Amino acid sequence: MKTLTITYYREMVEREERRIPEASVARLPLYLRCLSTLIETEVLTVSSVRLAEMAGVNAAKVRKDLSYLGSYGTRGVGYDVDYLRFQIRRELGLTRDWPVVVVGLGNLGQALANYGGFGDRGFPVAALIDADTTKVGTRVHGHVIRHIDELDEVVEATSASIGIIATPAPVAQSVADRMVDAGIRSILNFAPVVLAVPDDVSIRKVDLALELQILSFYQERDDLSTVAPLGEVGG
Amino acid sequence: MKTLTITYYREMVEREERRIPEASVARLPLYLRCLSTLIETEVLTVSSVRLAEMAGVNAAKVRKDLSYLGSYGTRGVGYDVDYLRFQIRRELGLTRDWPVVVVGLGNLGQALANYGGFGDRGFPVAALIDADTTKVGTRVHGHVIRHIDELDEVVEATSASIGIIATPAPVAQSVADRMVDAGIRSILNFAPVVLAVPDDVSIRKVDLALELQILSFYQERDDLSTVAPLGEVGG
DNA sequence: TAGTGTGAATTTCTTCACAGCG
DNA sequence: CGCTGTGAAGAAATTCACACTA
Repeated sequence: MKTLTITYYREMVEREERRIPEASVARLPLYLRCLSTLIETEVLTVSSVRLAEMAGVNAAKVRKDLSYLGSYGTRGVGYDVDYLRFQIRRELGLTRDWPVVVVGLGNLGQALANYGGFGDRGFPVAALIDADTTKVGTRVHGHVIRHIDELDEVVEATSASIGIIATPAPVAQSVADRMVDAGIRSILNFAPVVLAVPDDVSIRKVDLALELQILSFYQERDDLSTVAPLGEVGG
Repeated sequence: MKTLTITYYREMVEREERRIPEASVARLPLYLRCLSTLIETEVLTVSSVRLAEMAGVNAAKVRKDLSYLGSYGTRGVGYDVDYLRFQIRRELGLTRDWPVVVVGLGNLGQALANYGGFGDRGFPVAALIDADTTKVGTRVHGHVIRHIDELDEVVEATSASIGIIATPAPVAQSVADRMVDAGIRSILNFAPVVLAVPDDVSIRKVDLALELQILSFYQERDDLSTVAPLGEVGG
């Protein structure tokens, strides 16, 4: 009884009224990109059907997703591109910058550091970090590589809240642990390992081999049905 | 009437009986990696609970996922690590190699080409391709960079069926079109654009900015609830 | 007895379909 | 009239819970 009451109360308090489903959150950045494209082409207004085409999804999904943000469309017209873009940016927390710390400057880490696309989009590289003392002190894309033991100070000094792990797999967990200790609350993990972190830390992973293996599954399946074709069923 | 009959027939023929849900397919590579880890540590048998811990998912989910492959576990014991690994590899089509063509050798493309992890896991780099004539002819990780106009011959000669797009966004769609024309059926896209391809071509995308923006959403949300804390509800 | 395999319940996500508004 | 916003239906994914068995 008591538990039920408490649970219900918490649900109300923790703005459960405005909780955006995870699947929708994951699509907001996609819409955002489409809106930016529209702005470049000086389109002022967009319908859910058009936006859906651009994003490669269903129009009903677009409307449902956007409805979680509020009623920002105009019936009979569509959405004001500029205004909608602002609202999505606000919802995603993109009205401020989120400095990023990159740990691990092998091939991938260096590529990430050199890739300008982050800074533009509100994720400036705050620091580069490696454990290899021969790399520490050298520069990549204008940033001096710092040693992993300096992680705490670096995070503190730069107010970084997002960490990118681009290390070899065997050290990724220990890097994650250090990041969490240093106060990082969001991690983007490129190492092919499952990281264990506290509940209040968000993790997203990018795993290239995993993606290729998924492609392999569907490719193989299609190959098999092509080699032994079904022919016309209704023939 | 006729339509219903045909539909039902096709469902039976196209091994609809054994269709593995997309969400499960996407987790198989994860289990595979865990099994490989277990093999390295010479563990012979694993329970769904243990595997779930390693993969960071629910144990019931592991059992359900694996049950789609068949009944490869032993009640009261668990799964034979080696055998299960083989079955997953077979299901994913990993008993053969899938040569990969990388198009676009900027920072990211070069990092991918230099990353050894692909070849090991059954995805050898078959060819590197770029449009920049100053790059064509140079070598990256032992491979000579070929020109995009040679894509058809290269795909034919190497039997590549998977293409990786690591080009700037503006040319990604035209590269995808060329890949499809050349016979590529699976594409891993790193460019931040939504690609349009025929239904029989599989696409997976990796979008760094998008991942960071998703992290930003949850970070912001948590920041807000920390700044204005709720306090103990049951207090 | 420990742990799989799986129907059934539950939750989450997607899509439909249409009332209602500009 | 055209298009949004949204209940309701439907589909997919997850989780529960337990019969069953090596």
